[in-house]
Amino acid sequence: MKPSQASTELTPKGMATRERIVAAAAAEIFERGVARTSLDEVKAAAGVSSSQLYHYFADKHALVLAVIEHQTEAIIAAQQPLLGALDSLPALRAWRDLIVGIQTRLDCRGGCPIGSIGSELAETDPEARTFVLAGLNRWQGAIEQGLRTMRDRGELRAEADPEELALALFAALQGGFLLTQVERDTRPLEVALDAMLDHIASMTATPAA
Amino acid sequence: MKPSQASTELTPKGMATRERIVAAAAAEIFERGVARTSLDEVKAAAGVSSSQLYHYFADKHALVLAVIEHQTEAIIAAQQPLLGALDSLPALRAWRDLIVGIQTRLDCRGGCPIGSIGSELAETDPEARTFVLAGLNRWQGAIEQGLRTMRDRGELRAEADPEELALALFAALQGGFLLTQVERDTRPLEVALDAMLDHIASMTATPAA
DNA sequence: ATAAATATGGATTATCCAGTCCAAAACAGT
DNA sequence: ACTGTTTTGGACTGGATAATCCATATTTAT
Repeated sequence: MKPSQASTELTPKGMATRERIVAAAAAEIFERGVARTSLDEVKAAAGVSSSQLYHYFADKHALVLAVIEHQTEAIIAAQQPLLGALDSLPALRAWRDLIVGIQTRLDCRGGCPIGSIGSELAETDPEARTFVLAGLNRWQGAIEQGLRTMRDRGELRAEADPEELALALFAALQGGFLLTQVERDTRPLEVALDAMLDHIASMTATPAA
Repeated sequence: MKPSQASTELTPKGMATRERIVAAAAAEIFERGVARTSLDEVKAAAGVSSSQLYHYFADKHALVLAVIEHQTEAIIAAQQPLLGALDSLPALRAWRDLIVGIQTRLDCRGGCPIGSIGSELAETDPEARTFVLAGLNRWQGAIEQGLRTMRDRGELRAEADPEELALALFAALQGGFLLTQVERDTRPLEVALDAMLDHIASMTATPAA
């Protein structure tokens, strides 16, 4: 009766249908944005009817929230196992290459799957803003965790603040996504990440450069 | 007869009306995005009728292009005279403070006036993407110009690439805008810019740090 | 097997909104 | 003043689309 809940009161079949809807909506939103994604398109892509869509989601807004969560999980999963152990300069460089590779494969399209949604909805949908923030924080937190490990190990100087460095690196990532999307070239992403990684490298105990 | 042209064949009165429409649309788009901005709202805010709007713009798309140009000019103008002479570390730091101050005054709302539009339209409106790219490049070019002057003066080491540094700094700026908008806190913008400025400072001939 | 809950089909509605149309008014040049 | 151009008013249309509704099928539990 309460369709907004995610897991309970759903048979396996129902859960599968729900997932199909979310996945279809996520794909559509990724390449067209929230406002330009019509529920008719989502229904067609997922192969469901109106009543199914509204059985699992109260309205478009609720579906968008589910999409944000879905994309957050997808991002975290796509970057494992690297993202779980960003605790050395080589690991950070490898992670950089992974992200650049993904964007290359996407032809620089779409930008950040949740950042784009955040940008579109931040001023008009407070709840969506909160969900995007939670997703971004999980991502950023993984980076911070790695840097913290580096510092605890003595690879980063004691004065280096893992939280600040992670935030700065993450901002460079997001800006790189945007510029890469608008320019249709991965270079902004590469240059931004490299610059921030160099900055982090300069704070290592035994500077490589 | 050709309403897409900007300046010619318009009486002063006509130009004023056109500007009123663009300004109203720009304000609305800044805080709601393109798709969520209805032309009815624009008409009401500008105090014009349908025939006026369509007299000066072929369609919504054409109006959006004019808004992108308008916002580009506004950004450049708002950052003068600092933006025109970013040729020293103190100047760069002052510029950082100016931008952070602007976002503070805006309560962290809206993000980058053209970057947000780019994010929303990059995949669905190629022409808008091009216009946004042109605007971003003008902005980024001003930064690059300052860094180039620094290098020519010997304040930056010869190996430092002004174009790369400007691109990296600009990406940090855009990412900072986005995170600041989603978090409703200027800290991401501050941290991202400071980190990139520190990185630039580390490439000066006589390192201050 | 039967009843209750869950899942699905698809037509329908009510609203919003981009864009059109037919004028009329204001203005410019002569 | 006269004529053509520019500017303006505002009703109207066609289409898209989020959301509703009622009926039917399928599954689950006892």
